[in-house]
Amino acid sequence: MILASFFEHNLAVPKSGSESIDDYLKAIFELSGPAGEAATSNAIAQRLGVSAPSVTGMLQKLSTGRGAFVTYQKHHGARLTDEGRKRALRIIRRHRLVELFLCQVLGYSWDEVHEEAERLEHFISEKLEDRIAQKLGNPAFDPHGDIIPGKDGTLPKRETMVLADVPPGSSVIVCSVSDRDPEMLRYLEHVGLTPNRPLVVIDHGPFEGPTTVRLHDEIDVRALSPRLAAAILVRMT
Amino acid sequence: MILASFFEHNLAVPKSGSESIDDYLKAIFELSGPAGEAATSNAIAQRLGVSAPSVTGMLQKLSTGRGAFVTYQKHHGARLTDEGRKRALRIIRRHRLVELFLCQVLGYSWDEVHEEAERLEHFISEKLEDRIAQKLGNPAFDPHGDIIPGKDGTLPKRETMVLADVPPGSSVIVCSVSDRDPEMLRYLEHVGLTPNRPLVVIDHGPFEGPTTVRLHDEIDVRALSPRLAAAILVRMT
DNA sequence: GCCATTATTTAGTCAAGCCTAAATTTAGAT
DNA sequence: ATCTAAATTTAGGCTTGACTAAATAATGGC
Repeated sequence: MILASFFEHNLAVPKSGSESIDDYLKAIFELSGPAGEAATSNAIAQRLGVSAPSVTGMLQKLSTGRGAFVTYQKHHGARLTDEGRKRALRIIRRHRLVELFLCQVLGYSWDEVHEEAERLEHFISEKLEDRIAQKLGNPAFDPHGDIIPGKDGTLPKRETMVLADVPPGSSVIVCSVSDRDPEMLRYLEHVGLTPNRPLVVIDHGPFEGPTTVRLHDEIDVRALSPRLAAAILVRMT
Repeated sequence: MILASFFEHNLAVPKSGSESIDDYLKAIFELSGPAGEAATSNAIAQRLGVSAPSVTGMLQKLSTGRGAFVTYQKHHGARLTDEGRKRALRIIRRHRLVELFLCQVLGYSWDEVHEEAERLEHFISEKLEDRIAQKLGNPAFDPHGDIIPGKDGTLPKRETMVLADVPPGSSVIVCSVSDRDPEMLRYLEHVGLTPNRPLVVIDHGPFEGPTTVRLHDEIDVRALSPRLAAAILVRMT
């Protein structure tokens, strides 16, 4: 009797409540970059739209006890543990699978999917994750060209550069574009800057000037603001 | 400046947090029955798996202020307002659309979908709701035979009876079965008690005995426990 | 019509996650 | 080497939605 009600309670509790944790882990992952630097409190706060003290509190929570998701040293930011990285990649996998699913199965356009996926990623069961992946044929890339992590927490590396950093004269291919700004995505689609598109980088204007590129099969060049040129990842060819 | 941070707050807050409200409204709707009787605190508590005091607290919250979702009188249970009913039906619509979508598009079986839909129903945007409905061809019924409410909060009435209450000798057609117990659903599918199936009710055993039915095209009869016979809705033919 | 049982509400806590204001630490410039 | 500005953490609160224990209202039996 007592046991029964004990269980009923403690099983009912975790209704929701790990969404915040997911969001923090994702933010730390994305801020850490390929080299895995520590993510600072402020950077996390800004990315998540919460106050810095909230971040400190959460980092303390996430870093305590065995099975911690992050390592954290006061005033020196946070890094993901293996556990944390795995969990972050799992959420990112779900996010990207959902994005692709919405595009391919429900006719969403690539600028509409991020917001929806950002909400849904937290509530996709393992079974649903598997069915979606299966329906899509275990895809490797999402609609914005980002690699979909494996179920095991694998994320294949790609040799990419930010377009803004590519030396003038280089021929490159667009790998991926940031998925966070719908308006930017609509513009990029409009001008043809989509994944797998070949480009030649003409030059970078001085004083935070535009990056000028020529699309492979076009005559005109495009001048891209620094913000745009920073949102596009390419690989050299 | 002040306004900006004010909004940032109050827009950021409702991250999640209406799931509970949704659940209460759904519970009240389902407990109210077709006649719209008041749902008692205890009944709500039992259905939602929370304590009775939690229910009282929530009912007080839901019934205060203009735009309240329920009317509530101490010791006399709660009824949905028009607002509340509309919102409940909207959630139920999403629940049932998701159930059908999972079956038809992702190959779920009818016993797997309830749990998944119960979670997802809270996070389906209006756009997603529309796309799913469109993809499915604006379906009228979910996999368990329940009517999918309209987007406008409409729920067509059907003349149905609980199988347990049907007079012996009647010919009936299965309208719907309860979606909440996967094991029961697997059994019902196994014995062929699925929506649109014609039956003849043989009799009801005494002392909470079984309800005996004959499936239209079968020779054998089936004896159904009271719990089963209460979980099946039929219409007379 | 009264009483015991049951249903329901009040009172007081708690945990999560967020906030602001006030320390404190770090780091860059002199 | 110091000092100021920026980054970060501590301290203290708020809200939501849950809980338990205790009080009160409703109800069915006599």
